[in-house]
Amino acid sequence: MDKTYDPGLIERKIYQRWEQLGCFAPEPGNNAYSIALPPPNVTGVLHMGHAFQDTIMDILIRHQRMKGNTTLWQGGSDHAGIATQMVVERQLAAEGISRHDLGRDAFLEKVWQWKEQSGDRISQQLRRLGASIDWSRERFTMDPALSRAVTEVFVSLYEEDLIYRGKRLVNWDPVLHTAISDLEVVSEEEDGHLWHLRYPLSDGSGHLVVATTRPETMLGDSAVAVHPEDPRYSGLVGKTIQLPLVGREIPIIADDYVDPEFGTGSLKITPAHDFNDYQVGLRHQLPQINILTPDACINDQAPAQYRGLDRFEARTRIVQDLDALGLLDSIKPHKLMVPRGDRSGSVVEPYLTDQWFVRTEPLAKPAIEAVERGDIRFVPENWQKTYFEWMRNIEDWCISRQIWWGHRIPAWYDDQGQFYVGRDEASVRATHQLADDVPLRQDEDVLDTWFSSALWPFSTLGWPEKTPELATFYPTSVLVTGFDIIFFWVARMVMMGLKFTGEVPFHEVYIHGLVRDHDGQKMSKSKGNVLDPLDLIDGIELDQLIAKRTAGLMQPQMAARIEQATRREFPSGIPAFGTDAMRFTFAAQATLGRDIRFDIQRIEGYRNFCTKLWNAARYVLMNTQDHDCGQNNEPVELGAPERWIISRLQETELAVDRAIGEYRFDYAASAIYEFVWNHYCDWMIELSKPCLNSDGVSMAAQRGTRRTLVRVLESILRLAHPFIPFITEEIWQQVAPLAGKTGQSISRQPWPQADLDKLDPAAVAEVEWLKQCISGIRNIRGEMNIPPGRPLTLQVANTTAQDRAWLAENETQLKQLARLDSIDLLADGQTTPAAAVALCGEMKLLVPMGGLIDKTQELDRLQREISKLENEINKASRKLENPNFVDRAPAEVVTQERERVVRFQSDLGKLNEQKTTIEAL
RNA sequence: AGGCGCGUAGCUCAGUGGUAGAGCACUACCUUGACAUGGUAGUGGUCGGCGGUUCAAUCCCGCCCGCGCCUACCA
Repeated sequence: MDKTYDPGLIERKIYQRWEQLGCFAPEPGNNAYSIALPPPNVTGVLHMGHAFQDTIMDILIRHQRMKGNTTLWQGGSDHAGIATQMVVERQLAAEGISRHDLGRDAFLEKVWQWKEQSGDRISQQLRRLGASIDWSRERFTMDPALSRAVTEVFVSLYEEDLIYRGKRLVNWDPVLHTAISDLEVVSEEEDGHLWHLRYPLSDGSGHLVVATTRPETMLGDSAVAVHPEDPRYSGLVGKTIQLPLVGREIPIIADDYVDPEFGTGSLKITPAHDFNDYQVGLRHQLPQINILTPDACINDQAPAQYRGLDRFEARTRIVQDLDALGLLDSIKPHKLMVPRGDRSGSVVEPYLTDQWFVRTEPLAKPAIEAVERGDIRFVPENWQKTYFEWMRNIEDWCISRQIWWGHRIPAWYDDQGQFYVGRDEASVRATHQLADDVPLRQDEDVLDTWFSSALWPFSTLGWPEKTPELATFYPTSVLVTGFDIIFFWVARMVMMGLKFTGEVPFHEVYIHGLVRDHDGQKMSKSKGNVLDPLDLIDGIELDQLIAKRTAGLMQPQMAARIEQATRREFPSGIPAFGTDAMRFTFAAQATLGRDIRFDIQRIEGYRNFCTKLWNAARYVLMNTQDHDCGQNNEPVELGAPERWIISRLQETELAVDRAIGEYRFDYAASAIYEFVWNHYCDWMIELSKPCLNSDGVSMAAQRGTRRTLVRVLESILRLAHPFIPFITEEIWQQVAPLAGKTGQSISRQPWPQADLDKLDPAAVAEVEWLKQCISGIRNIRGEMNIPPGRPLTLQVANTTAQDRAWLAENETQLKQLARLDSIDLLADGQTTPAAAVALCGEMKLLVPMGGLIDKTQELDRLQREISKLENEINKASRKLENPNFVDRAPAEVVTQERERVVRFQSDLGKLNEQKTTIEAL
């Protein structure tokens, strides 16, 4: 092995080999386990959220695969209707071409070309993460088979009256010229104004003042509403208003939707341009007057002077004109929620159009029940509240989009505007007995991308065909996703899965937190605080990082600030940490919280952990290659350290397995970290040195040590493989033969199973005793500033038979690890010299002061220990003096407390004795 | 407005009705043959505040303070 661990050198070649060997395809096994990858957007690039989420899925998948289950990680991507269309349109725009210049078919041709060239970028990036996706089964939502599933679902839902077409108010994106669903609208508070307008009564008896944040919509007003019980307006209901600028006569109506407390208590009603007014309009049979074009310009329904004006320009003009007429009462600053399209960023208009909708309520009911029944379990459980909250207040889902890229709606229109829904034109003609010469044209619109994504868990497995894959892998085992798309996706998959397969799409939903930057801020391009997972893996120079973060900003003036912040946070760029270090960091940070603050120091720590593992492996190989390690079952003798580390390994295996089962990847990561660093490296390797380097140790004992070093290391590699797949594979290739293992890849090796028979309390007690002795002596050395290299003489007093046996057994280890030149056993009653003392049970470990140790320093140290003990004794005694505690606390707690006092007092006595001796010097 | 969550060491975060933990940072010493991306030892916390329940509260309950997120509407 190379002297230094260099992840860049090993990772790519290992992944290629895994793929060549077909390590990720499901193999026959005990049980089926499957995960459907939440399909990344085909235009997407890998971000920290993906990296985190995919690490978790890969841990689960590799764990199950090693357990010998038939394991499938189904991958692929979605076609991202609007996003992809925008990408290609932007490319065309650079050539001065619009999609309309090309026409629909030629444009779609271009989109497919783009997809072939650039659409697999994210799949390539996923490989860098080590994601063990079965690429041979990669799917795309626009694949013919998946498109067929979409058609099938659409037609079935339509036939059951769960899809309908109608003129409804929808969220309209005037830049993209399409409807979008509620979930694609992002509302944020912005500064605006509240205009108070005077609306004259038709009978000339005065006016009503209405308040509005959008004065331009007055062109479409069809009533003014007041609260039915509002005494200020009781006489006015039934009268009419002469609508200014327009001249239309509109009624004053009473509706309890109006809040009398707000504004003036009278409200203009614009049914075609406001969701609430729309409802009011329906209740009162008001006309719906659409005054906007699809571009959100004023249309021909409005008076001539406003036609063609942009909505915001119209607003200014209308306010001016009203003011000129003396009808502007006041303007007040006002904060309001402004809805914007999540793709275009433009202000969304409520807009009256013909659209297709899914009737969600009948689908939501079984989806709610599935979670109530426990057929689907959320982890952490609390997220089911969010799910219920949304499902119980669900609105119909607008699924049509006025774009070209996507699944075209399978509906055909004749010249009379009558439409027919069917699987294709031929079947429509057949079903409805339409002759071949009746002209039919297909609906121009396509479906919301999420419509096809909602089918993902079963469409990728071949549905509607009854494939063996579907039978084996559906329902999938778990869905791993962020809480931000519970509504978008989780809820819709459950509805569709239940409806079309009769089964839930997954049994568990693991909801993870969102990766944020070091300050807890959401990572975003506009803030300039994004980290690219590949930059953490490969490293990046500061200048390049700044260039990346400041390129193509929507607000170029932010560049300077972003550069400054980047220079502050990464003064020398980002070093290459490698994939494994990043994955281990994600695992360690995968707690149940909602935010994951990504800290560069954390990944640095785990890179060091990988280095530690690397170096430990080098030590083991140096001491075992070309040595007898008992591969052929030659007789071995296992000492306490060997039996101790094997015992600890079983505990660790149990802990890691349980933690993964509970989705506590943080626990699993720390169990591995602790075992490798604090047990294996700090003690096992150190304790092996005296055995392997001393003369006079039996062959069987040395063989036992070597065999243990190798076998435990090999187990560590398998245990850690799901978390850090590359480094474990690289090392395993060398270590496996020494451990008598064969196989092409660690990824197909059996998962380490704890063997409870190998738990060894006696060995644990002995080694813990040994560690306590060594630590006690090291503590004296450290506190007394005795150079580490200086050998010490140790005297041991007050020993039990057990102590003496263990002293004899571990003399070499003790001497070497504590750097002792001799150990003198003092007989009972023999006077102890002035010495620094450490306690190990009843036994006293004494380092004679002779010239080495400063009297006051040692007295200080003793006093600190004594104070600590006295403090504990006080606390515990006070408890025990309280009759309520003794009577009412559980007996074992009381006993424990008594034992603590006894132990502390014994220690205290010894320390005080020592103090007296030293003071007397 | 409703819902959810958070506040524990300098930082990032675990945690439990009964002795407060980890990593990083910090201090001192150390280039000993796996590893200075390291070793050894050490410093550091009225667990946001106030009450309540309890023999016992960082943990359970209530209120308050501070912070965050989500959903839905106020023209």
